[in-house]
Amino acid sequence: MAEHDDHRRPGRWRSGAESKQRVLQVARELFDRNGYNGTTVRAIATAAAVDPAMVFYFFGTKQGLFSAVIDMSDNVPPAIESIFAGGVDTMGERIVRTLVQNLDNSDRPPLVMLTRSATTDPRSEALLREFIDREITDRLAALLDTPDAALRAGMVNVQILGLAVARYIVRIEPIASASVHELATTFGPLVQHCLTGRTAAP
Amino acid sequence: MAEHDDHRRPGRWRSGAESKQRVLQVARELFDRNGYNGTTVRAIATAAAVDPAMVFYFFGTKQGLFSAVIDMSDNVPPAIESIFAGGVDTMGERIVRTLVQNLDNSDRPPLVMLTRSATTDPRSEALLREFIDREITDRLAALLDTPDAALRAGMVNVQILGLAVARYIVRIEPIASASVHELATTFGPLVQHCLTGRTAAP
DNA sequence: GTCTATAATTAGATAGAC
DNA sequence: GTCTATCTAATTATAGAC
Repeated sequence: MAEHDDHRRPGRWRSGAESKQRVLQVARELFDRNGYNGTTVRAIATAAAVDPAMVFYFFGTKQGLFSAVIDMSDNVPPAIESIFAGGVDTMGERIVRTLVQNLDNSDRPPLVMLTRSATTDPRSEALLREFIDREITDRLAALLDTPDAALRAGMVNVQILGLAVARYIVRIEPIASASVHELATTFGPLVQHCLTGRTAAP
Repeated sequence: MAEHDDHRRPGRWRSGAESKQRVLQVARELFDRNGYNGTTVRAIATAAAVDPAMVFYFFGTKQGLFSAVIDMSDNVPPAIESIFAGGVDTMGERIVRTLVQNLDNSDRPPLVMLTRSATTDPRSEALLREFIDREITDRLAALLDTPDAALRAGMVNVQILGLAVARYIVRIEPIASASVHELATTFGPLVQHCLTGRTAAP
């Protein structure tokens, strides 16, 4: 027949790359809803209309799939950079606004997923801890050159984690339903105080 | 022999009630460390030096055991009461100190346990949300009679959850290794500011 | 009350045909 | 790349002896 070679359309997936994307998308949703241990490869495969064996073919192991799902390589950096872009004096509100805006708008934020999974999966816990240490604690500590910089960074981390858990995981009111503006005006100064305010002397 | 009837000592368990208590205690610890899905009945039984079948004999199902473990009807109230015992002006530090002290003595970690399980078990999530609403938000809002009382209570909840997650779940430094005193002096004023400080007007 | 034995189910992972 | 079939291991849970 004449169409024996028309399947080589450039720019279009010729093979299972499409299935792979479907698996990734479904996995993200299920991991987010049920955590790492609460999600089975089989459930992912079924929901993605793919054979379970394909998942292992694509990602090797369940952990490999999770890593691929959680990989926020080109998602978070811009947000982080925009936080560090301005001066320290207005950073408090910028942190809160950027954080909440990003988590509100993407419907399965890696940070929330990681936090969810960190409670049941040790690997996720380590992953989250390393991410926070590298992207927030270390950079903040470098920026503030006070002796208590590490403690101040820790206080900021508590604000970030508390906000994420309260708004997106446990969904406590009125934090869960507050607008970005409300959160920015209430928590902004609080975070700013963690960064540059006066702290108790030892 | 003469001791054929001395096993009927009043005031002492004559039977498996002791094992049952041991199972409960161990289960509390493991559920706390690994969450609901991450904890197996076998692991609990082994750690409690009891046969796995006994666990089912005592509690029927795994969920039954979990419910028995997280039933903190007469567990938390003393701590909560001691927080509300003093005046509002020193409540910030009292919240932090009581919280951290109680969670550090990991004998009774209901908040951390619930927070862990809340991510994978819907029942736990609802339980945690209701507990926080009832024991903290509502009582705080009643105590402060300002128009923004609910928001202030929410801010306090963020501090509590952030502190719990950072110190006990993700174990971020320097929060995880800080002493009770350090946390009380750094977060106490912060929480106090949430309670009685000046907030941004809408 | 306690244990052995085991049923019933489910998980992650692999081999190999097509 | 995709699927069938299967292995291995671990899980919750039950039946029944002692």
